[in-house]
Amino acid sequence: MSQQRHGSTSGNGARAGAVSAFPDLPEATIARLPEYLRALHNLGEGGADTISSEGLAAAAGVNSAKLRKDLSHLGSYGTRGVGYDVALLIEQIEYVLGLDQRRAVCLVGVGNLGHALAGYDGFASRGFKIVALLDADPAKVGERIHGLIVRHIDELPAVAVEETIAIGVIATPAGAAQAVADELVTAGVTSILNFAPCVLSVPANVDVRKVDLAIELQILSFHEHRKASLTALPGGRSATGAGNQEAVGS
Amino acid sequence: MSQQRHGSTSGNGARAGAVSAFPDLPEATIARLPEYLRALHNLGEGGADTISSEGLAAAAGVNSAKLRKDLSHLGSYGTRGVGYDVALLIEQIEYVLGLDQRRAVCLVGVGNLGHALAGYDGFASRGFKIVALLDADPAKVGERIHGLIVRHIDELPAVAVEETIAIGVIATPAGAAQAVADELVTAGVTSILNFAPCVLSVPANVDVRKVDLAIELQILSFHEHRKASLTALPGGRSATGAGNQEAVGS
DNA sequence: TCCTGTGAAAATCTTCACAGCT
DNA sequence: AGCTGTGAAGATTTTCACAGGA
Repeated sequence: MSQQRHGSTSGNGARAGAVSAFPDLPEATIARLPEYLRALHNLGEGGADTISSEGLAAAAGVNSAKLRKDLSHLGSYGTRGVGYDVALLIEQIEYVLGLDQRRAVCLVGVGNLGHALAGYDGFASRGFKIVALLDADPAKVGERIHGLIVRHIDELPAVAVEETIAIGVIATPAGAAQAVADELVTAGVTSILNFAPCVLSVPANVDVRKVDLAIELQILSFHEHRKASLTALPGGRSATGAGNQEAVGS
Repeated sequence: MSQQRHGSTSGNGARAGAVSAFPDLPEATIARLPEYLRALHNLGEGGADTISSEGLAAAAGVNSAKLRKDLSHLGSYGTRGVGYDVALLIEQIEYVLGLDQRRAVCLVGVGNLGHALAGYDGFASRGFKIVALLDADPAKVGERIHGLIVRHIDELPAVAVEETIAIGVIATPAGAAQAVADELVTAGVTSILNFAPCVLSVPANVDVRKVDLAIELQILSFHEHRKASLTALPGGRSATGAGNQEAVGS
């Protein structure tokens, strides 16, 4: 939600002769494309060649009007009366998301959470490769985790030269996160995924996304609190349906 | 973002004599309250008694108008000319989020990620206590992780009786997630945090939030892709400022 | 007939700008 | 003078509902 993209995005759009006619997608749409992509992969593995907006929307957990509007921003890849070609749509979304090239990820902070992220299958299986693990703790440097040797954070510039780092992941304690972010920026990294519970300040051309696990619990806590206060009111609120899903993403 | 809250929220608001005059907060505001709370705790530890909207906004990474509007929904807890009383505001936000009561969390799936979540400090330090670890794999049952013994998923109903589970966390592979969700719902859990990359279907009175780590990377990948296509255009886009932060949350 | 693509309406969220309290 | 609280304007997102192609 909170998104302060300033500068950068400015000119482009319908600029004549723009190098790649890059679609100017709404942020909300971008955040949903990965979900559509996952649903499409599932459907494709299930043997479907085409899928209606209704069917894909159900698989992705959104309503069909939203899905059609989202996809319409990519261009017309559906066939009226039939639906979308699964393989073609996968290709289009992967192109837009830049997943046609494998992106190198560098993970800083090999503590509790970092350790788990280093071994998380979901990254590799969806086009991301963790190419370096870094930590400031000398006791951790040299440790082998899921096939990678942990290196000292001071080697970040060297790592950045060896590999073209597309994304830096920060899984350090909050106190260290800003310093790590600064080093990543200096090393030329322009996309950061921050798991530390703090606000990072970075130059305007750097994108930061934040995942704070405790915040997610607190939001659920609010809804628990609200529901508890509602059940004190008349009317048994059981209800049926597909449920209240809220996906994370800005 | 995608939020299909239906039913439940319906009547309340200004209803005369409602049991708890529960504030009808915008979803976007709720998602930011935890961030304000974290910033307030930091400021409080730093010795501040009061803080201006400008100062708190900076600490939370939002602009001050948004912050004031958000807080105004809670009521008037600021003093014009002075700012907000840090301790009072903490108390108010914690009350609204339902954090004045410690909430029990049950974690299902003690694999790579679940293991890390079980030991994540950020939960305990912010009012959540993991009271049970469950897994379907007999090889994992009995294992001791961060002071808790892993129990078999079939014991979920028993666990739910022993402890009042406020929130269930699913950290299983995608294939198992729906079955686990069904069991949580049957056991009476009405809030679920889902780390499995799949859509869950649950009754309308159950809230689900989803965190998909790969999706976060894919969104960053999009922005990398976009930036790469923009640098092919004229104009060195360095710029300065506080950066492009996008926090996760619906 | 079925289903996409899309204007237009509705809902939600953000930002502005200033009245009014301390 | 300084800072909150808030109407009103603006931007974004969602939903509706239907024209029109397959």
